[in-house]
Amino acid sequence: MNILDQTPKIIKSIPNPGIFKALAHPARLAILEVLRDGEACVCHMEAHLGYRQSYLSQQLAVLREAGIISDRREGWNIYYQVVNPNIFKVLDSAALLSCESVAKKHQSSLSCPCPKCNPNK
Amino acid sequence: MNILDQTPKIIKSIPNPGIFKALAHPARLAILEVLRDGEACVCHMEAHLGYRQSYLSQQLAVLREAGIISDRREGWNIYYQVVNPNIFKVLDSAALLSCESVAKKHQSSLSCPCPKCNPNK
DNA sequence: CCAATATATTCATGATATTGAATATAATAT
DNA sequence: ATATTATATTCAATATCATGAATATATTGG
Repeated sequence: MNILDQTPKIIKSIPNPGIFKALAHPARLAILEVLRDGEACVCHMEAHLGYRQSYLSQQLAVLREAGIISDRREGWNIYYQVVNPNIFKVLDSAALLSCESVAKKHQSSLSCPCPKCNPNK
Repeated sequence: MNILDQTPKIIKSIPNPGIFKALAHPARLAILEVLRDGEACVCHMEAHLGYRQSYLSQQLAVLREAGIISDRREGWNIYYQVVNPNIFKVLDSAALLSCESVAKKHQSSLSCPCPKCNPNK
C-alpha cells in the first residue's frame, strides 16, 4: 500500500535539510555559541571570535536566510538573536554525538565597542 | 583575557560541523527515517524510498564516513543501522524548528527481496 | 570456474559553497 | 553636507557537493 494513497493516522515530519546546511560550518556554529548568551551585535562577535566584519556579515546572512537568526537595529548597531531557542537543542544533541572542544582559531584580543558592552561611555 | 590562557572551569563543547553536513540532504534524511525502525539493507531502502541502488550506496557512504551509520554483512545483504540513536534527537529537535510533511518524491511500489522481509522463502 | 545477486566505487559534469577583497549602505555626529 | 561608525553586499576565484552512468567487488549457488 502506498503511503500517498491513504490519509495518514500519524503525521510524520522530517527536518528541513536547509537547517543542517546552515549549521554545517564552524564559523556559523561559533556565532550561535555567542548568541547562546542572548543577542549580540556584529562588533561583539568580531571582538569575541576574531573574524573580520565582512566575513561575519556573510555568515550571519546565511543564518538569517535560513531563518535561524533575526536582526534588530538600534542606532549604529544591529543586534542578532536566535529566532527559536530550540536551535540550541539541535546543537546540544549533536554535540553529544561527537563533541569538539572550543579551540577558537580566531580568538581576538579586541574588546567590543558597542553601547551594550560600554554602558558608561 | 584570552580563553586559551587559562584552564577552563567549564568544558564547553560544540558539535562537529561534519554531522550537519551529512544531514543536509533530503535523501540522507529519508534513509535515516527508514533506519528509525531498526537496521535495514540497501534493497529495503530501494524498495521503500524508490531511489536507485547506486545512488543509495553513494548516500550511505556519506553517512558512513560521517560516522552516523555502520554496516554489517549477512550473506548477500548488507544491513545498515545508526551508530548512536541520539542522532534521532538531532533530527527530532530540528523537525520542531521547521517541519515538512513526509511527501516522498520517490515512493516506490517495489517490495524488498531481502531475507528479513521474506522469511519463508 | 561461471552466473546471479546485492552492494560499492569511480568518473565526469554541472551546481553550489567558501572566502578574500573591494565597495556600498545606513545611522549618527559635527 | 561631510565624516565616522557599524554593518551589508557584490565580485571573483577556488573548492566542494550532487548526481547519472558505467563499472567493480563480494557472496552464494551451481
